[in-house]
Amino acid sequence: MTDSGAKQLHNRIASQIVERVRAQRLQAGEHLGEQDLADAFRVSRSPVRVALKLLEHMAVVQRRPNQGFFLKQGWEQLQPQPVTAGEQGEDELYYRIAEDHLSGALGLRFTERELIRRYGATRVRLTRLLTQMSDEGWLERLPGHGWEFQAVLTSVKTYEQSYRFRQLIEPLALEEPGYAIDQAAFDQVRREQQSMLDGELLRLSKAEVFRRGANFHETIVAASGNIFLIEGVRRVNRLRRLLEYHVNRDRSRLVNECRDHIDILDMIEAGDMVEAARFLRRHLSRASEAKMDLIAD
Amino acid sequence: MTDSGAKQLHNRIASQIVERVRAQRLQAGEHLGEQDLADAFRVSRSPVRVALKLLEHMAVVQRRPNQGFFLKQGWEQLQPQPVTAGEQGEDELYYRIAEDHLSGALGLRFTERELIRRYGATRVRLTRLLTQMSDEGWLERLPGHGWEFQAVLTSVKTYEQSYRFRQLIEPLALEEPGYAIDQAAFDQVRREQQSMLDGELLRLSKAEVFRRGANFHETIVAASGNIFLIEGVRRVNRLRRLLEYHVNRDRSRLVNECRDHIDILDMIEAGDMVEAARFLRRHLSRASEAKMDLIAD
DNA sequence: GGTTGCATTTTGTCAACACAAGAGACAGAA
DNA sequence: TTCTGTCTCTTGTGTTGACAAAATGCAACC
Repeated sequence: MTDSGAKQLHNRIASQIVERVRAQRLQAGEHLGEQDLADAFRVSRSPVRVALKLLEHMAVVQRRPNQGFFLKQGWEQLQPQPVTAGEQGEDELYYRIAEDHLSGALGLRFTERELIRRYGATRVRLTRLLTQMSDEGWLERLPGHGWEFQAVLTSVKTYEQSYRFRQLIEPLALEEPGYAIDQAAFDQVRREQQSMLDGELLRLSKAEVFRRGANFHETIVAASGNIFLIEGVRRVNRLRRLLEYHVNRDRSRLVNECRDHIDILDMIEAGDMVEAARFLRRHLSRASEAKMDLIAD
Repeated sequence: MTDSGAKQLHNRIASQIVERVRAQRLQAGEHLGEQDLADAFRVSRSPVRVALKLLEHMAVVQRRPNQGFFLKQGWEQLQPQPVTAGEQGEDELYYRIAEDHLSGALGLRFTERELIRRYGATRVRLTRLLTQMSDEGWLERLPGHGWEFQAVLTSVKTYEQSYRFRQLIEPLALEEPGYAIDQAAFDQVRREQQSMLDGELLRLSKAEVFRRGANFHETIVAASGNIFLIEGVRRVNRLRRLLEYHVNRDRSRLVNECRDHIDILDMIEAGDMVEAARFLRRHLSRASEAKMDLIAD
């Protein structure tokens, strides 16, 4: 199965090159060294070379014989690239399987063969996905043949617990000694939240709204520097994304959440961690109650 | 590659049958229904049947034509089975790879092919292991070919963070509302710890000592009922097992740890959760300091 | 009716091969 | 030198067929 594009390595690299040019604010005419790029993206020169040829075709770079590629357009003329980089490693099929389980289309037990037939996926890809899912705890390999969904995804209890967990963990992260802000990341998060307040909220897809919310929480926890705290929050969010996929949230409530988020950013950047932690606790508990109402329907 | 035994499904089932007979205290002469067992172990009748034939060979059960298998020995005459059940799903190769990385035998970057050649492992098995490892965060798939170890396993920082994480999480778990003891599990843990105090400590393998320690912590957290807390602790312990594999601990210190553990069990069972949480914090902080000294060498 | 005994179907793993594509080596131009 | 251009070697994935073993269906028996 030849993938449409996003999954081809050189396509991803091409996007990354553009992104890099923008990040480094490179002017038209500057030289793009193959080995430089290869090192930056941790690949060999081969895929970089293909990517550059691609960009030449798009008139972004120009080739000079025996001198390599040079920027034809300055960084300001380049389109920001869609977030393929963040999406990287996430498989669409992952969500499709979860979806089909939640909607009842996929029974409690199933065999790999069944999935291969149903989704037309290949064995290796499935093996990877399934082990990942079982590692995340919502799928289990049976001793003999087949797999079985755990009750995790469907039970309200899990949902409550996920909020409880965040309520315990996240404020603690804020109060960790050595808490150090990554200003660039914080600025990015602030922009994302503010733009939603400014009306973009209604235009964005459910998935994007969720991503931004999760990103906020992951970023403020990440500043604690403790990899286990970060991983814990990430893990919960991945599961939460599946759980909330079917819940249609009241968008006006979301406005309040965004305000909370920005307030919390303010407190953290002002260095008032105790207050930020307290506020975060309240924020999470309010959010939790709101969601429980929705699920109770 | 025909495995020696532990990995064959029917062998595992045979062990599980014995375990079940002991757990249910079945007398000699009792009937063992195939479907019953199959349901209990979530497999079909086929492997159960093979397992029973195996047990017949070992004179544990007796077959009566057209009536199935009957216990020949009462539960008290049966040997407790080695913990193949707990070991289930863990791959020896997993630890071997970690070991080889820590000892420097395996470079920072490597290809799957390299591992196949080096360990004589099969592709599927490796794929599963590698995705698991990358899920656990200490290995990363490169965009092109190959894999790369993260700095997680080697850095002292990770080690500190793992203790910090436990110090935050575990006491909180004890104070969760709805904390409910699984008495059987607690009794088991208590036996494990007490027997080490009674001198068994010197005879046990490093791996078993670690397992018991980890089991203690996971069990008391498990009683909180929150799956995210439990998973968090489990995850840290898996990593910690790798990190501590190379540290030779002072066994006399371990005696103190065992005493602490038993004290904590006492407090919890007495319902004094606040005191238990406080003591647990101190316990973890002491243990952390002790280990840091060792690593500093 | 429910269970065993047996036969049949299905599944998952492994080995082998083909192929696209990434990694690495080397000569030659700047 | 240092980097490009080109070439070869290696890697990873997809596919197929074989085989052991797990799942399943059915007749026979208690």
